[in-house]
Amino acid sequence: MTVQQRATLEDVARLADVSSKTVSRVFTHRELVAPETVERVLAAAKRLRFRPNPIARSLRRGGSTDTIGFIMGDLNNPFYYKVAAGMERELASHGFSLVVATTDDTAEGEERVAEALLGQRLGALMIIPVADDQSYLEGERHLGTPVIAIDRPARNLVADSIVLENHRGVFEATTRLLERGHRRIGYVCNPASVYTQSERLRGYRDALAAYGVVDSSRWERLADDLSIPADRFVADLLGQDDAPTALITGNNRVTIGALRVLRDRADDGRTALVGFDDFDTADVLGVTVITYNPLELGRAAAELAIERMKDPAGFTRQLSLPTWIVERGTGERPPSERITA
Amino acid sequence: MTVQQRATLEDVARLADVSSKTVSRVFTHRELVAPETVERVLAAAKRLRFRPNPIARSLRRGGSTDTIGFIMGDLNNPFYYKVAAGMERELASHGFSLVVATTDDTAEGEERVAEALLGQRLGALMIIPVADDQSYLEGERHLGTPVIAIDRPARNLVADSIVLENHRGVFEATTRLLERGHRRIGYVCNPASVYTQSERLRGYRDALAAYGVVDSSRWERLADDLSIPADRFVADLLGQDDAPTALITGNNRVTIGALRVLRDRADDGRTALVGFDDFDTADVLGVTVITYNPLELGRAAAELAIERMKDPAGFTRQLSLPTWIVERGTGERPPSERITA
DNA sequence: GGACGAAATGTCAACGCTGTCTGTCGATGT
DNA sequence: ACATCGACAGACAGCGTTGACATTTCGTCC
Repeated sequence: MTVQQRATLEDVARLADVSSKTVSRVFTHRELVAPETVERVLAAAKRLRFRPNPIARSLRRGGSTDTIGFIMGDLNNPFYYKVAAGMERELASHGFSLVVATTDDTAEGEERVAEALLGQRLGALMIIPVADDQSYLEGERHLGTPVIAIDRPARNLVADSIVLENHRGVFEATTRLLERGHRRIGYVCNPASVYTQSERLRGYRDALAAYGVVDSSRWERLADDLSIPADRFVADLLGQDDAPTALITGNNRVTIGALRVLRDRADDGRTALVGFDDFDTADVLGVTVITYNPLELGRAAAELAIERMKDPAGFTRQLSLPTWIVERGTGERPPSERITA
Repeated sequence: MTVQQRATLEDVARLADVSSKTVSRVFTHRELVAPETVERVLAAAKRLRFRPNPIARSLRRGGSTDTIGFIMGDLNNPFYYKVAAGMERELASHGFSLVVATTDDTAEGEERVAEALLGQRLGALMIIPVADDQSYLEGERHLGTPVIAIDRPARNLVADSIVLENHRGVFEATTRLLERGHRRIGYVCNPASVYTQSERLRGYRDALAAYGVVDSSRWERLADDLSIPADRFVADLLGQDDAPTALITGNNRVTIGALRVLRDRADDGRTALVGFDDFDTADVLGVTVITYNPLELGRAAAELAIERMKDPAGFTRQLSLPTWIVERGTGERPPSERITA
C-alpha cells in the first residue's frame, strides 16, 4: 500500500489558485466567499481529498471541546455499558464523541486512567467514582473541565452528580415483602462498601425497622471480594438455621448467583427473591426486580455535561433517577414455613 | 467557580527560570536535562498544574495516533459491548484510547458516523460493517489510516478483518442434532441478510445436506425486520403442522425470544434448542449454545490494529476466531415424537 | 595552556489552521 | 469626476509544542 501525504489548506489553495486563508474561509465562513471561488476551492479540496485538520483547528481555537471522556468500572458489565450506550446516543446527537476508559473497578485504576484521559483536552469528564476520594480532579475542574459523577457522588470534589433512588427502591421492595408476611428477609451484596450498596442497605434496614425488625445482621451477607462468586454467600445464608424466607440481592451479579443457588438447592419457589438491577432474561426466569432506566442515566448525565459546558460557572446540580419494582413472580411468593432446626 | 487559565510551557519556563525548550525536554527526553533542573521544572509545573498540551504536541509531531475509533451497531447489545470491552483493555495497555460511535445498525448511520470520526485524526479505525459497501473508507485508508473490519469482512475495501467461524459452529451444532436423531430442525434468525447470518445459515444447510435433507426452507424463518420481536417467528414455526423437533437460533436475541415462546407454550423440554451467542443466564436456564470469546474478538482486533499502525504497508490479514458448543441441556434433548396433524 | 568533546541549555522555525487587519476593485451617489 | 463603500481576498501572527541546530560551559588530555 502506498501511503500518500495528507493535503493541507496550502495544497488546496495552490490548486485552486487562491490564498490559504480563502480556503480556510470556505470551510468556516463560507458566506464570506464568492460563490464561484467556493466552488473552485471545493473542487480542489475534493480532488486532494482534503479534510481540515481538527488538531490544528482546535489548537488555534484553544482546546478541543468535542470529546467527552467517560471513566467506568468495566465495559464488560451490563450496567456500565448501558449507561455508556445512553450517553453515547445523547452526545452523538449533539456532535460530541465519547472516549471510554475503564478502571477495572479499582481505585488505582481510576486515578491512572483519569490522568491519561485528562492528558487529552476533554470537553467534560463523566465518571462512575470508585475511589474514596476524587480530589485529584479538583485541579482539572478548576481549569474549566466539567466533571459529572454518575451512579455515586464524587467525594471531596465539587461536581454535578446523578444517582439512582437506591434507598427508595430497596425500601419499597422490602416493605412489600414485609406486607406479604415475610419477616426473615436476607440481603446479599458484593461489593458492599460502595455508596450505592450502603444506600440500598439503608433502605432495607429502614424498612425492616419500620416493622420492628431492628437487628437484621443475621440475614445480611455483605461481602467485598469480587473474586468470590456471590453464589457462596447466598448458599451460606440459605443454609443457616433460620434461613430467610425472602431474599434481596444488591445487584445483578448477585441475583444471578442466587438463581443458580436456588436451582441447585431445588428450592422450587419457596424462597422469595427480589433483585436490584434488571437483566436480559429476568422476564423469562420470572424474577422480580428493582429496576431503573440505565440508558436514561447515561443520557441524563450527558445532558448535564453539555449543559455544564455551556455554563461552567453555574451551580452544580444533584439529580436522582427513579427506581421502581417490576413484579414477575419471585418477589410475590408468600413466606413458606419450612421446618427449621 | 472561577476558571483559571491553563499553564503553558512558557509559564513553567518563566517560573523555573529556564527556556521553554528545557521544560519541553523535561517532559519528553528527561535524560538530556540535568537532575537539579528537572527537579526545578517539575516543581514549577506542579505548582502551575501544568500538563503538556497533547493537541499542540500532535500538531507538531504530525497526526494524533493514540486515539482509535470503533464503529459499532449499538452499545446496547451484549455482543458489541463485549467486543468493545476486549478492545478497550488491549488498547489501554498499549496507551491508546478508544472512541466509540454507534450506527444504530443502519447503513446511513455508518457513513455519517465514520465521516464524523475520521474528522478527528485517528490512529486506526475498527468497524463492524453494516452497509453493503465500505469503499467510502478507501480514501482514508489511502491516507494511512488502518481499517480493521470486525465480525464481518469489509466490502469493496482492502482491510484487515477478523471474523468468527460462523459456518463451522452452526455446522457442528446441526450435525450433533442430526446425530441425535433430529430431522426436522428449524433455523430462525433476524436479521438474516448480513454476512454472519448467511454464513451460519450455510452451516445449517450444509449439515442437513450431508444427511440428505435438501430443502429445509419449511423450517427456516429468515427475517429482516428488527422491529418485530423474534418471538413471533419462533411461535409461527413451532405452531406449524410438522413443527421442528429442534431449533437453532441465529443470535442471542432470537434465542431469548425462543425461550419466551417455549415457556409460554409450556413446551416443557420437548423441543431441543441450540442458540448462537452465549448470554448471562444461559447456564441458569440450561441453554446449549454455540459460543466464542467476544472479548478475544475485540482484543485480537485491537492487536491487529496496533500491528497495522506499525506497518501500514504490510499485507492485510484475515483472521477467524473459533466457535464451539457448550452443552447445557436444551441442545441434548432427543427428538420427541409428538402427534402432528 | 589550548584544543577538544560531551553535557546542558537555548534559539528559531514550523506543524495547519484561523482571527484580525489591510488592501484591491468595481459599483454607487452627488 | 471623485469620494465612498461594500464585497472579497490576502498578509501576518500566533495557538503550544518540538526537531534541528547553535551556543555555552566545563572537564580532560597532550
